[in-house]
Amino acid sequence: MCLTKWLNHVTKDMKTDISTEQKILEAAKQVFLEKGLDGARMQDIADKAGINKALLHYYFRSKDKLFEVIFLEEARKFMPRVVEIMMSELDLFEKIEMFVGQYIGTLIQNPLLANFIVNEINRNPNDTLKKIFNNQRPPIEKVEVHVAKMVKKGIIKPIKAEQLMINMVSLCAFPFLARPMVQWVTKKNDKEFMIMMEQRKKDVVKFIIDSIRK
Amino acid sequence: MCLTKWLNHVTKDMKTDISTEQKILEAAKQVFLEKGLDGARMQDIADKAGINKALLHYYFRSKDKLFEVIFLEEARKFMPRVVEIMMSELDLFEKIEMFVGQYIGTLIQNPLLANFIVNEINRNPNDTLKKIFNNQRPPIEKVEVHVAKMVKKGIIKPIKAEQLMINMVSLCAFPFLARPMVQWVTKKNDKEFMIMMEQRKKDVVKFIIDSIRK
DNA sequence: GTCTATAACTCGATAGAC
DNA sequence: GTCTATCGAGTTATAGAC
Repeated sequence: MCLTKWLNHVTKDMKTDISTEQKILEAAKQVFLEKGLDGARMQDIADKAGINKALLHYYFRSKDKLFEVIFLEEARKFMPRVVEIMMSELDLFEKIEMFVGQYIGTLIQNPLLANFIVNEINRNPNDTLKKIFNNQRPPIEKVEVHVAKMVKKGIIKPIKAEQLMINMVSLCAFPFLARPMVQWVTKKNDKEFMIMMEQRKKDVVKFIIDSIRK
Repeated sequence: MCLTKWLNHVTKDMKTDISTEQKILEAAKQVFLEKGLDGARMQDIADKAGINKALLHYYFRSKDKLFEVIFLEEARKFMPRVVEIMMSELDLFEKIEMFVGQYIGTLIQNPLLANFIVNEINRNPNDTLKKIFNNQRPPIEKVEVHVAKMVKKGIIKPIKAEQLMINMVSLCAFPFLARPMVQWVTKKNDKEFMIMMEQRKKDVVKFIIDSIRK
């Protein structure tokens, strides 16, 4: 086989390969995010990717394996990023603003992500948490020290760092976790909900800082 | 059949009947709360109740029907109760305290309840919400008026009622929804987590009131 | 790599004896 | 009412042709 042909061959194979694998990953992401591991059907994923079930197994061996690939991809481009902000050396109020903005912003882009992650963590807590964070528990002691300093300086009221962190995450994540209920009670359609969430970035920051500032 | 025999017959039947039905309901509640509708197996429920699968169908016809009985029972003894507090005529700060206490208190008694309800609402939003609230949307206008008055009187800072309500529910529910993650990050075992939640009743009330009070 | 066909299995549901 | 046995639908996974 001459060089040109060989190059063509490789290029074509790589192209097809990547393309099919990407199609599967994209389809699987959608289906798993919407239905969860139990609710998802390999047939649905195959249909959405425009291929047949057998190919799914050719590329990813089993449903569980495919799920794990999708899950870790999604969880790791979300959780570690916001944790990093929390552990950063920013000024506390700036930190809160960045954290909330990043957290809610990501969920506006991908509203099903919160449920996806929470459900998998509940289904299989230890393995999942270790895998997401590469077996390294976030060092919340850093935040504790940071908050304690601010308390001592008299800038904020006494509060436990762990409590502050739980409150921050709660205020960001919950509206998406319980989105249908929130929309039903507030009579908001999808578009109105997203506008409210966009506004909520500022509202939550203000709510938190109003609460802790002296 | 003489009267005595008939009475014995009825009594015995009713006793057995109630007992078995109760055993099924109790077992189903545990399994559904832990695994959800998709994850639960009729076999698991039968085993836990100490009977066989066929009897489950004899009493409740189908898995879906059994699930609906359990779900509505659990959801209705939780959601309408806390909504009622929210809509009551109490003083705003008292209302917040009662709401948070009741909400977190219930979840301490039944930590899986929040996930159970949220998952079912996400699986089938409209039907579920209508059934839980008997087709009557909670009249949040009452809270809006109430909050607006307090703002006008200068007792609290300007805030939208819908925002305040979302924040209240978020702060109460989220730690239970994401319980394994909260425990992992804070290094708390089950007992310590519950103690933190008990303490949290007061912490959340303070956090909210500190934020909105002028 | 991709397909069709089908094996292997899980699980909800039913039939029928007692 | 309760049981054993089994059916039948639906799903994951594999075999084998192209």
